[in-house]
Amino acid sequence: MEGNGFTDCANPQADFLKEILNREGFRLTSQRQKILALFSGDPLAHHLSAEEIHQRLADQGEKISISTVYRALHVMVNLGLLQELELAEDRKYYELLGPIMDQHHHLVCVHCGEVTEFEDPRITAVSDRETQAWGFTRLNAQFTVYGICPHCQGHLVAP
Amino acid sequence: MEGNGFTDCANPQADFLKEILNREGFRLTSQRQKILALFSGDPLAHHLSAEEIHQRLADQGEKISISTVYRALHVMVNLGLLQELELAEDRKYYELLGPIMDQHHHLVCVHCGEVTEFEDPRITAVSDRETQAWGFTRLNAQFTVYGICPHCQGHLVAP
DNA sequence: GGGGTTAGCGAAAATGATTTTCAATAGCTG
DNA sequence: CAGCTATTGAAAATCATTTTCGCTAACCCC
Ligand SMILES: [Mn+2]
Ligand SMILES: [Mn+2]
Ligand SMILES: [Zn+2]
Ligand SMILES: [Zn+2]
Repeated sequence: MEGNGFTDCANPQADFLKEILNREGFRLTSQRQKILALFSGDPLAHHLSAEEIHQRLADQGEKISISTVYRALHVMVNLGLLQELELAEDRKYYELLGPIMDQHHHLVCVHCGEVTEFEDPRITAVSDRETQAWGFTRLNAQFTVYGICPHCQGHLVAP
Repeated sequence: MEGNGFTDCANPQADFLKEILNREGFRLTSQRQKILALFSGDPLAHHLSAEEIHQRLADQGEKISISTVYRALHVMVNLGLLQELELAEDRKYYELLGPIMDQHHHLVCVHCGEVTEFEDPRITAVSDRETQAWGFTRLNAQFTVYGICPHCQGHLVAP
């Protein structure tokens, strides 16, 4: 009577995703749309783990299996839509990649986990130079600097 | 009758390690010495995973518990003796860090796992600049470029 | 628009690297 | 050497991620 909200209607975001998926033999599913929408919907909430994505979707009433979340993330990383990040120790984080978000890197506080982003053309220059020098096909590069943030520096000294 | 081969005798490597460990309240143990010796012993075999370390030690007759290997790795990373690397998807790799091995970075083939090392002063310059700009205490930085090596590029086309 | 083909989904079980538990042992300090 | 406690080994526990499998829904073609 009202559909799933994703059936054919003219949705630019969906058309874009369908185009990219179908080109590689993948299918456009409502689950994949919802996950991608989560990233593009809230620019402040990038750096999401699979579990966080699952939880946020659940909070907004979208029940998607956690295994589907993992599968969708892998597909999108392979398609170059998302980037996988190794910020914390245990889980992996994902963020929007490509034309939307410029290439950038991360400064992580190993104490509280705070993440700061930065850009520097030198990083791109170096990764280009090295991939060419060794004859590699460049996929992506990740530059992560670990340290202790100003706030945590105070909370660490003396007993 | 012959000791464990590590008791007090004048071993420069051991003295160095003991110094660093004791300074932080840690103890010099034969297990820690053996693990560190594995890295400094064979410069060709850096980039070792916990399991590989455990196996190599077993091969040379040193039975060390896998949990001890993990614990020793963490201690040494915190002391700045080793660096933890995220090269492959699943496990973590470790390599000697500090005065012995210059700061360097990695180019990884996502297809066969081949790892190439390279250096570039610009990377260090950027990480210094960013940590200072944000008031962080710099611990370490990791720059990893992912791509497909020349060899694998041939094996990927057509059915 | 419907039918056949097959990618993708959910739920639950499996996997596997890493961590924790706990009693026994071994560094270190005085 | 004695006492204190960090460290170890072995086994169990964690827990993020993956796999299995029967079922559903995209996509392609007429
Ligand atoms: Mn980011
Ligand atoms: Mn290296
Ligand atoms: Zn912090
Ligand atoms: Zn390769």
